[in-house]
Amino acid sequence: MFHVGGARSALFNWALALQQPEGKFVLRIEDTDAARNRPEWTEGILRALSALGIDERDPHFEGPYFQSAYADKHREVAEELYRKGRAYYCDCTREQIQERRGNPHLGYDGYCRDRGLEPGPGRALRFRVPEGGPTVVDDKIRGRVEFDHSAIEDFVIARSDGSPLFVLANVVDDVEMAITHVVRGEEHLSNTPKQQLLWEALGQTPPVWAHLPVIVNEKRQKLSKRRDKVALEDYLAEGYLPEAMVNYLMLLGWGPGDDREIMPFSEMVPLFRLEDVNSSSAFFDEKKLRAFNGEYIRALDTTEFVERCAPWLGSEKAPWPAENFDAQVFEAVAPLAQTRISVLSEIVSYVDFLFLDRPVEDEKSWAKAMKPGVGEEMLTAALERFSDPNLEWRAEPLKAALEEVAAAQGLKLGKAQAPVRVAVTGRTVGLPLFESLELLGRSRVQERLRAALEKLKAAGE
RNA sequence: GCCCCCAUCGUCUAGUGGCCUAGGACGCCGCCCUUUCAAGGCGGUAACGCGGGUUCGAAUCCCGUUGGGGGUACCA
Repeated sequence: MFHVGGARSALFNWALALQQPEGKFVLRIEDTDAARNRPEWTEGILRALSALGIDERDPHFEGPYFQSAYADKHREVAEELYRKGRAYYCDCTREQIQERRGNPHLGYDGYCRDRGLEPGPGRALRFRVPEGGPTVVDDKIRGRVEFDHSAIEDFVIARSDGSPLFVLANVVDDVEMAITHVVRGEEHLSNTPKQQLLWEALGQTPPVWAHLPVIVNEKRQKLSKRRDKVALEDYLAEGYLPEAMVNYLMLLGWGPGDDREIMPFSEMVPLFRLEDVNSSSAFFDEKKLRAFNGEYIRALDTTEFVERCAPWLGSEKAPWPAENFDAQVFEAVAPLAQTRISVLSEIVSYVDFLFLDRPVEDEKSWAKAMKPGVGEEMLTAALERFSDPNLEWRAEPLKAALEEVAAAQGLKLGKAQAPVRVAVTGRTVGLPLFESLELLGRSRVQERLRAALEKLKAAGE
């Protein structure tokens, strides 16, 4: 599962990397907590990134790296910090700390800071936060953020089993990989002074920091997979075009500076600046995403549109038997469908009547269109008129024919077409009727009109 | 509890001391087009949370407050 929030962060990083010829987007899997990582998940990440246009074969891409592979270096650095007196061993247990502090919110109190404990079993390594301060984090998005040292406890950098924690491992890897910019979610902002102190303790210049606003749900809470639809894959599976999603995500917290919204990623890249990213959280609005997606669908050329619909037309997902599907028929209606759907998965309900033996029977549509008496009269008259062997089976003559029938009933075409549409397609909503009739063919239309009439008669008894 | 961040129409945003009693888009409402539904065209509705201050002048700077979010683990 690839979170849309991560997708947004990745895109911002990718835009930055593309701005320089030597710019690199570094993918590092931070897997020091083995229980939370699986190799298959990496493949999923790469696939999702690829869907966004972040291709691991691109020269601007580096990785994937696995943090666990650099464990020796992490330990080495931990030892170095200890030797230099920048870290010390601590044997406090969580329970002891809480007991001393009398409040679970209050963290470590510095108890072991000057006890001079030697390394040994059951002892974690803590970073010795320097006196003085404050530590100033210059964030590209938020500006200058100060953290008083009194609020930064001597934090653990290596567990009692010797394995280093993220807070240290991340810094060591960033130093080794010569990372210049750290662009990540704002949940890391509070960790940043700790990491900056580590950078400095290692004698290195910290990177450019940029903490992106969180993406929130309608309650303005951070998007969470437990309560929200967060998986990029789910959106793509539903028929959101990757390029629409990319466009939409890029504008969550950033804008090009003018009023344009629909624009390709390639045009955004030269305009993108971290300084222009908003610091406030942004709501992931699926309605607006749909509107973007609709724009992108309509902008496809017909051939491309047909190709993009293919996954929904195949035998696995489609409600009709495979042998019923006629690619030529679909191509004929594709342009008509293209302006009517906002998400590719919707294509099925617009064209299913063409490939099913029997149209679906949408109850609401039937109730709406088949008014007592009128529906039956219309269908009877239409069936009769459509049975005329001299009637040319093309949209234009069919329209004219139905107009005649309507006029004879004292109706406008708008009212008259509803019963016919529902009889033939199963729904009140759909593609232009006469083109549909043309493609279905005379005998199938007649058959469906008859079936609908029978259904109405049966219901009337 | 403590620490940190954030606050322009319902939503995403433009705005960075005067051109803004605030622009665009989505949504919503209406009209046109019209074979349904769409698409398209035109119009409408709708915001600077609140209170101080600085200034000739503040959405824009400062302070407070209210509300929202993140962090607070020998998680990442």
